[in-house]
Amino acid sequence: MKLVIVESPGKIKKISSYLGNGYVVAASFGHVRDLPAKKDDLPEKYRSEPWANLGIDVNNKFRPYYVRSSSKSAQIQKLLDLSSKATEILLATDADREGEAISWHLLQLLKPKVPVHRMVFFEITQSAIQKALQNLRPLDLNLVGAQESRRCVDRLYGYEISPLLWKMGPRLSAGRVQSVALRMVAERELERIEFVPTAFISLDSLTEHGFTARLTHFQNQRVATGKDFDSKGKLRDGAYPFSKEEADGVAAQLKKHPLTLQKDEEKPFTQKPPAPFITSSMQQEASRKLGFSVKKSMEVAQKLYEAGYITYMRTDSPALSDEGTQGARAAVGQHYDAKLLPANPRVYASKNQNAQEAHEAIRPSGKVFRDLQQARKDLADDEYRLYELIYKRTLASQMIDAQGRQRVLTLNLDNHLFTASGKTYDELGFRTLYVEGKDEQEEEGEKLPQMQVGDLVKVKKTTVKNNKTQPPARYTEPKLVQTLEKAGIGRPSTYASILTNIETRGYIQRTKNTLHATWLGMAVVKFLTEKFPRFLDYTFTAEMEKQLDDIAEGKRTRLDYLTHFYFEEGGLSVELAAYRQQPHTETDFTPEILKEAGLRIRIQDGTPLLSMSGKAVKIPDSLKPDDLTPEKAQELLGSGETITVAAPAASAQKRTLGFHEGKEVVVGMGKYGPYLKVGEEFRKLKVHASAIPHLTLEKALQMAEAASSENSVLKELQHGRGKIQVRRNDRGMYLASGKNFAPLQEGTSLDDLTYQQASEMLKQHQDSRKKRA
DNA sequence: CAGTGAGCGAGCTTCCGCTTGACTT
Repeated sequence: MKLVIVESPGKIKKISSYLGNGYVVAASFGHVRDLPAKKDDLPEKYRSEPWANLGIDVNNKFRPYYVRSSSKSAQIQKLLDLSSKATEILLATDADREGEAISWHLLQLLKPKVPVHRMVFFEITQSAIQKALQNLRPLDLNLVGAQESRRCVDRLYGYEISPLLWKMGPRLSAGRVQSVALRMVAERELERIEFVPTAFISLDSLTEHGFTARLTHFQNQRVATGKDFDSKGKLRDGAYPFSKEEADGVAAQLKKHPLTLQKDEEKPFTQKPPAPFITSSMQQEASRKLGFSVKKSMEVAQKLYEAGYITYMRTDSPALSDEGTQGARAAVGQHYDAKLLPANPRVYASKNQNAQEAHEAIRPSGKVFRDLQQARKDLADDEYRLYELIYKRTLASQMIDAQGRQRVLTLNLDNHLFTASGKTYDELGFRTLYVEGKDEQEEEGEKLPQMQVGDLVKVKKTTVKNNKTQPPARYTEPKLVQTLEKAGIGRPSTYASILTNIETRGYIQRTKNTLHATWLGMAVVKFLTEKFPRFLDYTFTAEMEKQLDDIAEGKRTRLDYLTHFYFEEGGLSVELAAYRQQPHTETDFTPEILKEAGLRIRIQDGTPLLSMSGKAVKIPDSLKPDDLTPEKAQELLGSGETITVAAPAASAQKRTLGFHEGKEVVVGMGKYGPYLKVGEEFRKLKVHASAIPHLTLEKALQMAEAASSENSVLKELQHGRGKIQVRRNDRGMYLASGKNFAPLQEGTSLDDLTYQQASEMLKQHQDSRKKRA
């Protein structure tokens, strides 16, 4: 028996049918081993190692320690049983970096004594599977090395930077993907906060022919529209700030005089159909047309996949297999119109360099697509609607271009120019079936009549409108996914969980489908971009991918790249050390507009507080940062429940004061009193517990310095097993022996002091205390 | 005045990417 291992159990049935007798197909259910999530997941002998928390011994060639994924234990056991009976093992995990790594981990886990080969295919058809069987190869260890590098970068990045955020609030996190995704949302919110809206005027005329013409030039000067103002409300060069008075003047003129048609231009255009769906474009369209969230799209698609209706839904390749192309063309011919098919099939390739393309596009599965009537009968409503979208998109992708003409009319009155534009389709092509981004085929532009240049056009009604420039729109879920995808950040299997993650951490909130950053999210972004700019750069992942490609091609070693990433100049550990050297100042992320009003926002225990001259209130969760104007802030400060700013309420809690000579300085309350911890070293601190919250770094260091001159042992007197110390503290010199103490006159000559004398003094002191008691 | 002094000092949170069910509400 030959054992074939794939990732997804959904593939087992079909592959088995193509392989026939003598083969058993089983699934790994994804990755089977990973770095330990916490040190307790390691075998006991490693738990006290300095690298135990990271799971990577960075000083020993970045050696990773892998543990079995506990949730997969039943499946792993099954694979172990099967592999012990197998005569040969074929590792048929996905044909990408992660798939190669899964195969390698399986090999480490199963330790088979029989021959092992890697088997690769890009579609599940009889011919593709047979071809794969004839082209078996060994594991590509360079590709495995690239994956392991990626894993190490993510672990080191996430586990080294996240703890820095725990001063802001518990359980906060940073990561290569999530922090950049958050940065996008947070920066958009900040743009909106700092946006200065500006008023501008527009003028539209409804003509006797029923089309509307818009004023573009006033006395031959181009009228400013919303696009002519920058985010601060400044007018760009070349645009004319058209006023209400001028608009009313033009409107009055139009009541008396007609417009003259000055130009009638027509340009032909063609439109190509959109490419077949990949994960991100499917999410986008399911959101726009069906109102699905990213999560819901994936859940519904999973059901369609399991029901055998569609190909795999987590893909970054828009390419159709031969089977898919033929299926789409056949369906167009059968259910629509063979005239809509181009002579040659259309071929699609990913525009994204980081795409791994282990799967084909998302399309109806099989050689013969299940038609919509059949689907209607078999599927639940949501599933049908998504299937219909996928079906039409796939068919449209194989249809001919749409063709038409774009017409623009220019009309004139006294050098005031107006334009009206319209589109006419001569060939709808793929648009008969599918139009991207729209529910139905909408009219684009006006219906324009046939006219001659020089014709007069009467205006029936003129509308003067007061407009306001709009701040940049917030991201929607799929828009953020698409932006990430274009930047090569994240993978199809993770898009939905990226959103869930930054939401459950309280970094962003969603209302319907639009996303906005919370104050916590904005604070985290400000901190990270200020302290670790290189790691928050939008191109960081793309750069990493280049290096991973080099590793995969054998041009660079894993060790070389990780050393660069971690140890070399600008590397993570270097930047972390530099951060720890800095005077530990709190990052102020209060937007300028609020700061100018004397307001301050800070995060305390994960909660955003608004403060002004010592008074502070909690900012309600429901208030979007964009909506916190200085006026709203005053209202909150007036009404809200006042709380103490930076109140280290539990005075016994330890607190970082800052950094001294590269060592973290922490003040805390021990069982027997306050202490200062400088690096790993403890120092006694003589303050009342209530004073701890008010300690500054300088003051605490001074006090510790003073305390360290205390209690120095000046002399030790030994006699047999007895020992008496002469010590000094801030009150003076004293003798100490066990729990007995006695003061010593200042200026006593220590050189001459004998054990016997000291012992006598201690005894007398105890006697005199007893008497008094 | 009475009576210090030294000792002690928590451990946790976290990453990305690949797969499905097994859970609860």
